[in-house]
Amino acid sequence: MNIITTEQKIIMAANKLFIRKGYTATGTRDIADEANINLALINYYFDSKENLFKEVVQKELKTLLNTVKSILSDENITSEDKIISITENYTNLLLEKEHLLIVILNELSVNKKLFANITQSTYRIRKPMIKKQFEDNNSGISDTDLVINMMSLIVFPFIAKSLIISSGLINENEFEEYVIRRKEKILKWIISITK
Amino acid sequence: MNIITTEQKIIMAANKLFIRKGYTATGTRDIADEANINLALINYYFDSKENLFKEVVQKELKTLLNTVKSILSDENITSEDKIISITENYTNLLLEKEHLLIVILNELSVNKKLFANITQSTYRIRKPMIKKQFEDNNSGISDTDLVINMMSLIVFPFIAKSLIISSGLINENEFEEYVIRRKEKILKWIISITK
DNA sequence: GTCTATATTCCGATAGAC
DNA sequence: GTCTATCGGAATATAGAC
Repeated sequence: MNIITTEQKIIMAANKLFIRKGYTATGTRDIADEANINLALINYYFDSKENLFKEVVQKELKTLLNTVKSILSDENITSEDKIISITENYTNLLLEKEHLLIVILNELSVNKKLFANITQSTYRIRKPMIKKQFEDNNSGISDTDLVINMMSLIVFPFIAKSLIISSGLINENEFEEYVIRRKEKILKWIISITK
Repeated sequence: MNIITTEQKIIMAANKLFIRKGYTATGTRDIADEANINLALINYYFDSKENLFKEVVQKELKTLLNTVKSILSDENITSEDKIISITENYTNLLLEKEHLLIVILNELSVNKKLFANITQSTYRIRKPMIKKQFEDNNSGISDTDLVINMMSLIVFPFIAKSLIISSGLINENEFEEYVIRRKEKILKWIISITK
């Protein structure tokens, strides 16, 4: 049996719309329509639109950060494979949910109070654990720089997609191919700045 | 004499609030209060909130893109100096206007119709013109990759500031120092991935 | 739990006096 | 050009019947 509860319907619809249009631009009526449920049920289950948004974002944010966290802290994976794995994970995720990161980051920077409870120690990356596995151990780069640079190179094209396209650097229909081909290049680039 | 017209007051207030909170979260009453003018004057001078937003963003976007464009296309600057100059410009700009890019990018991805007239050919970067000035001319990297990577490394920490801080990679009060020290590193990194 | 109907607030925009 | 007052609609949220 495959029963989807009303609560789940709301979460799924809210997730889709919040990620596509952001918090303020998404109305409770939009969510109710998308979920095919009665408007009043949103408040019945989640008390408020703000609370619903928190639940949605909290879950997505957890996934995003735990992906990096778990891969980085696994001592049985080589540094190269860590880079490959994270690149693969994020590229695929953002190809599916293009607006996910930009909406979350925007809401985080613009509406900080919404996230007072969300940004907790749960998400802390205690020790990046990546550089030390490289053969050339005493490279000039720090773990922090390494992680930030890797994430920059992976994530930026998605965040700036609209500008990249309108500036003529990449055509809209070539974008997907570009970020896919980019995956192997990123590994190469990261390795070269580490040496 | 230093007369600030009502029109200018509105533009300044709108710029500040739109960039800080985004389009939908900023109300016309907020703008009127911030500008210390009467609510009705916004429509008197700018017809609509949407039109006011367009004027504000169009100007900021032009600055952002023309900065890269003009530096890249100047044949009298070496590639290294181009990187230094763009890094310097963007880091300083984003230190002043932290939310500028994230708000524009979010609105671009979420509210595309607002930008139908804004993203024109004015912003096209016809030819990046950067790699060819490097000594090692036949490196594996394309001009497009080079520009995108440079912008990634410069801009990402600002866009993802909230996440970087809450993940514990950098402390909030160390952030400014970090991005300033990062400027020299970026040049080094870009050069190393180009060779 | 789910519905209809409505309360309440907020927003962008405008009419009309000065 | 600037003001007050208000329109018309959309938004979140809730009361109360079923």
